Amino acid sequence: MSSIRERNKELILRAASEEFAEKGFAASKTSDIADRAGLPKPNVYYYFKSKENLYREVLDSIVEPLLQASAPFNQPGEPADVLRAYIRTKIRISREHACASKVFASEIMHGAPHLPAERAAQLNAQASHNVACIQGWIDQGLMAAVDPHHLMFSIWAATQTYADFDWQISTVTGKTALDDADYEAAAATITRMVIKGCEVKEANPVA
Amino acid sequence: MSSIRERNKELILRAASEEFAEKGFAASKTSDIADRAGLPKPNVYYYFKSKENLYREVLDSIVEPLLQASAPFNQPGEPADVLRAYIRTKIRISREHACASKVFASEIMHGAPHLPAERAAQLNAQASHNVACIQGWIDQGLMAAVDPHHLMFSIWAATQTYADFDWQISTVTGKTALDDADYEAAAATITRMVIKGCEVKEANPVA
DNA sequence: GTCTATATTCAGATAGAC
DNA sequence: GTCTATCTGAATATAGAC
Repeated sequence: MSSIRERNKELILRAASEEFAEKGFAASKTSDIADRAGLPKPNVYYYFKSKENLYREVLDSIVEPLLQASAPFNQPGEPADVLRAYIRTKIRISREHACASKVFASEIMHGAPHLPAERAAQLNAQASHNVACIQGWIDQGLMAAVDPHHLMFSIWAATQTYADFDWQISTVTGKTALDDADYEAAAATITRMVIKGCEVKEANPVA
Repeated sequence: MSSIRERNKELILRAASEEFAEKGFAASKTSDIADRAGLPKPNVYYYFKSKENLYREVLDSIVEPLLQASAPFNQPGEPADVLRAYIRTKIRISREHACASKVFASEIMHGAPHLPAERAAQLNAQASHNVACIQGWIDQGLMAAVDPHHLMFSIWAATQTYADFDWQISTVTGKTALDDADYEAAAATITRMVIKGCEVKEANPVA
């Protein structure tokens, strides 16, 4: 039975996500990760072989969710519905996977030195697809002729900022943590700017 | 004469900005900073006393520009003009101070452990002022009733993303560096989403 | 499978010659 | 003011007892 093994690996992974998110890769100590997981330090090496290996597993844990966030772009749908769903999903990910999300952001910010080329290629291919999709809508006259790359960069930035810069968000709003209503308001604000700002046509006008 | 001193300090500061931006504080080595500056390592300690001190100076070099970016909010003006100027200035800063900007982002992302409380307070006060300003416009019916905090978070995120996540931007666009036209397109896209998306009234409709 | 005690590496910092 | 040579501490990683 490997239930102890699985349980311990899970404990360490969770602790590592939190530690790497708070301090960054280089500033994190494996001893602190072990302490946080409530396990002795050698266990970290026993299960993950090295600090860098452990980091890569944390990093990898966010790639799949990030790719799945683009699901709305992979099935036919109204532009407005696709964009709304995309924004909501991105915000949900930045909330549910806050730590891994931050680790990913830090990794990208420093040039993605640990992100496997294959992973980078997958994410890039999906991004290109999304851009092409938006360009298609523009060509069909379904939305204003904005630059699809910059639109996507803005959506990424605005949705990820809640995980990446939570300290700033907390400081400015004066809240220690955002609640459901706050995330709802964030999604509504971003959605509004995208839909109205880019004049995305609605088949069944609601808003 | 201290011209040598000033020159060396400047060389080290520039090298440190680049190094910290690329690798982050913990992963940066003072020996690499010295090499990049073309000076021997002890000079770094001679002029800056410690690695952390040097880091703080780099961090501090971006705070003043960031505060000045809010200048449009500190003088009376049409909401649309203020927002347009603000977005352009934020983008300009993220371009002109790309390294320090990234160092600042990384610092904030990890909970601002090195940012002096006084600096944090200054930035926070300015942010609160901007939010109040936007709320005032909403109350006067000059723009739609969006959440001013979330609007500001989106503007921050969208404008800073060009410095912070330049690797991603380069990878997705396939360009090694963005040119004037790219930054112009970025500013136009973000401005459009803010002005149109939030239905900001124009005294002299142009767009 | 668990953990103490230790080896090894490496980077921050400095003493002291020039 | 400049830089070689070195100290020191800390963190990754492991050997080996239990």
